[in-house]
Amino acid sequence: MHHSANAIDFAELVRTAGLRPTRQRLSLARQLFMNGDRHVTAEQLHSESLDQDFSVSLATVYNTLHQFTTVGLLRELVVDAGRSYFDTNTSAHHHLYFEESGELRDVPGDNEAIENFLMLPKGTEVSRIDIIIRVKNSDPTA
Amino acid sequence: MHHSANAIDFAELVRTAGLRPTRQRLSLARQLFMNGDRHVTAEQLHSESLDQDFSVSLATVYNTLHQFTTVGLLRELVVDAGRSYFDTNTSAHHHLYFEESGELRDVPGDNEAIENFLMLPKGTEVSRIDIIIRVKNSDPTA
DNA sequence: ACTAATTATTAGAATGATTCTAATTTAGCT
DNA sequence: AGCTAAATTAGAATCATTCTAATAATTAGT
Repeated sequence: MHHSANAIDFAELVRTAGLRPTRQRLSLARQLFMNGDRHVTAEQLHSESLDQDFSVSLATVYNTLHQFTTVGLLRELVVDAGRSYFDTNTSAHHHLYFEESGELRDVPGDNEAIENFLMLPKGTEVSRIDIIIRVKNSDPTA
Repeated sequence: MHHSANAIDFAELVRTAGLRPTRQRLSLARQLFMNGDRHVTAEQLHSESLDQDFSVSLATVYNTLHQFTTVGLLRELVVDAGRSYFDTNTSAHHHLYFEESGELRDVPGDNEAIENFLMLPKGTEVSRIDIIIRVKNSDPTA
């Protein structure tokens, strides 16, 4: 079932990012980008790797997540003080954070226009806009 | 020059929040609310206190910031993974974060309407919306 | 005021995420 | 194969924050 044909060439992906396609980076890239959008923490990705009998050090997971972020393959999100999430969807979009479950999800639909309503001081060069909508409870499965 | 007449009654403020007006809380409240809007970290507030020869423990600074946040006197903001800022302006507004200097500033003007453009899933009960615009360099004194 | 009961403050230890360090291994080239 | 630069690693170090359990201050009742 997972011998899908939509082969992403991870070696190519990593090399294009200017990084050597090492065993660790390839494996992490596969985990991150194989199955659509994800929001992961370093710890999550690390333990997921170990579960799949692929041993990587936590330091390498951090290094790789930051490198991928720097080259634009990932986007870093700060939700709580204390931990970072990495989002495989790097396009302009916003986030819904379920405070109780800790789940992070994209806001569906086209919300890019929001940014046009912001009245910013002249001369500001925006590097990134983060919109996080914190949701009390609600049904995260809905 | 600091014998100003716009006396905020800090004891009253703290008591109204359901907290005992202790020496520490009064002093911290004064620092926070005496001179208009502020964005501070716990460490900042702590060292500022010590500079003014008012000794408080860091634990108390944290306790107080969280208590004030809980009762709605402050709003907590997460900008980097790693540290929290506390904003004395609790009304709906957004933030400009100067990545290089680490300065945090309110977005001027009326930007409340932005929230109306968000298309949220039905049934979501929003507890808070944080919009943080990260600015590359620009002149933070402008 | 005095006392008791509750609530705050404190120093320092503990935690948890992240980063650093210095040593070892691997990738890419000739 | 052999060389060099880059990557990985385990574990130590760091930093903000929270916890702990002991001491001190505040309040309410008398």
